[in-house]
Amino acid sequence: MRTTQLLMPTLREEPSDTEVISHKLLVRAGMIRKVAGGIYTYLPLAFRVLQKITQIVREEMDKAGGQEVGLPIVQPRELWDQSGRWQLYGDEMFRLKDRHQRDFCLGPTHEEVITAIVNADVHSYRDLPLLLYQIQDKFRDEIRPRFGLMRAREFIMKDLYSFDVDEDGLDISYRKMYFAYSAIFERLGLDFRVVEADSGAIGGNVSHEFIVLARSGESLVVYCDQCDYAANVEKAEAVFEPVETVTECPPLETVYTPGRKSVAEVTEFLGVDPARIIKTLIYMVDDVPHAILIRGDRELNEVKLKNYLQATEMFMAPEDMVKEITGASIGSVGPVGLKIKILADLEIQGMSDAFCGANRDDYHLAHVLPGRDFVPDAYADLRNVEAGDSCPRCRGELLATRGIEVGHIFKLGTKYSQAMDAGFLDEDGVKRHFVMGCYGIGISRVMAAAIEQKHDDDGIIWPMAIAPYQVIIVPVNVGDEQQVECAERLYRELQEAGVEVLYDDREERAGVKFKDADLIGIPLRITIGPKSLKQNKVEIKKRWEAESELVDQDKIVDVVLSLIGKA
RNA sequence: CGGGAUGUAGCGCAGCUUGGUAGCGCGUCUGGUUCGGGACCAGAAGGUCGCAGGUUCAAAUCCUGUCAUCCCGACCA
Repeated sequence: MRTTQLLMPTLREEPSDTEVISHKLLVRAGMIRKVAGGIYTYLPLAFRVLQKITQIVREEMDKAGGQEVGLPIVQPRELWDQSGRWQLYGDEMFRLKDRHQRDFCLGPTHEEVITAIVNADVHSYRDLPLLLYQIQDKFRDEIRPRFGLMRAREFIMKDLYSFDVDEDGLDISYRKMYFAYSAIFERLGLDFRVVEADSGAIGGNVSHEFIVLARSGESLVVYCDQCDYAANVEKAEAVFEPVETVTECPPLETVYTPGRKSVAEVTEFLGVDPARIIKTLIYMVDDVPHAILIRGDRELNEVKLKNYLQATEMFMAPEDMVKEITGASIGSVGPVGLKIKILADLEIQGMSDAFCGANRDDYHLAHVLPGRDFVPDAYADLRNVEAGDSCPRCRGELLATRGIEVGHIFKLGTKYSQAMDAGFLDEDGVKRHFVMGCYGIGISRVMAAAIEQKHDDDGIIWPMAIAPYQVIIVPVNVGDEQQVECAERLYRELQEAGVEVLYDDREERAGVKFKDADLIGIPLRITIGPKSLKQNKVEIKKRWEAESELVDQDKIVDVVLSLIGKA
């Protein structure tokens, strides 16, 4: 491709309305343009990257026994009523009506359609297992679309659904996908980690996330330095290591703490360690107030709390509600004498001679002993794991890192097949429900994640496997016939050798072309200039290295082929 | 949905406090000189100042409403 013919509107200046680096660079590199909030046009360079990612995903899905299908984006309400999710999905589902006022939605996911299809046309255990996938646009009316393609409302996703006769079958399908996903991210050339995950609203019990490591990532994951345990902090189990029980704890005492509310203020005022504070949070859980206790230096994990209580709706009580329930302001609340449900993190049971709010403004209690001064209704693992904690598997040390969730695999079981009464006849002629799994990869998010992970001050550094073009040829001066002649010849030879090559034939100064080449992140750059040309050589520069090297003109094709792994 | 900010030429911005017929840089077009990391000179095109009301002799500027975008909080591939 010649750059004079390519729609590649690069920008010198940073767009003002972008925050994250991938968004900035996608816009600056002339790859995407915004059409509306969270909705983007993919320009040619971006489209090629997406095609490459798609192709790798497709190949690995096919290799694992998947069959590609096309599913509708616009879906009728009836389908979603069958699973009950027309009600449950909430505002994130983009709903619309047709001319007859019938309800439809833009598919945020495709469990319902696929289950209906399979139920209609698959009747026997002989037809199972079945792995069906699609790579298409999905639409979620995000509360707040942000970060460009990282959290768009319209996005490209691959999802595969597995249908098996039983749990053993599901295990096999799940494992296939686990390995296929690992192969995909390996091929994409990205640093990633597989972590145990919370399965959230989609349901099911076993779930893994594929995380592309990047400092800017929204997901926090922990992993063990000794074994292969790795988990999203939402899911990561906290290990409770009991300390020897303290038998001596002086009786309760009320202390005056004027105006001290936060843990930081109270500990500073009293001169004690935050780990000796019992932090009390009031939550409304399905309209029932709960007091949640957690050590002062820890963070509550709302996902764990929600799962433990099997809550559907849950939120932190606002100031006035807290006052009504406890008689005190936020920051002066404590479990002693509290008449509502009390749920305590595991660590609370190991505490003694602790401090907590007195349920009276400006006062705290000292010498608090759980079990003596109050008895929680239950102890549970409710806190966020932190770097330095013990590994729940092997007691090694947990390390933390940030990343971007690009893939998520779930065992669904019979959640949807039961709801929609979708099943097959087994060997004995008995009707049974499909045992399902679902496996997603955010294709457009992968593109953004790759940039988040691989860029420098000059622009994108595409991994070879997903670069829009593998090589860019830059003649320093298109006014020089020799250079043009050489560039044209190499352009032809590389194309004939099957290399994806971009030829910058614009009448621009060298600096402009170098800047653009770096910005759009082409892995290899061949520079044709007067100095090297005199020696019958050209320069080749790897985007990820600072120095370039001289190569004989008649060897350049072989050198390129070996660098892109084709030789 | 709550809190904050911003809408002026394709992009980045100034002008608004103190109303008076819209400006800068980059990009674009023409001609010329240049040519190895975002050149220089000369000329040119391009804007109903987000939209709708209002105040005023006069509104980008003041007032009201509205829409959009971005950031921070509750959701997720």
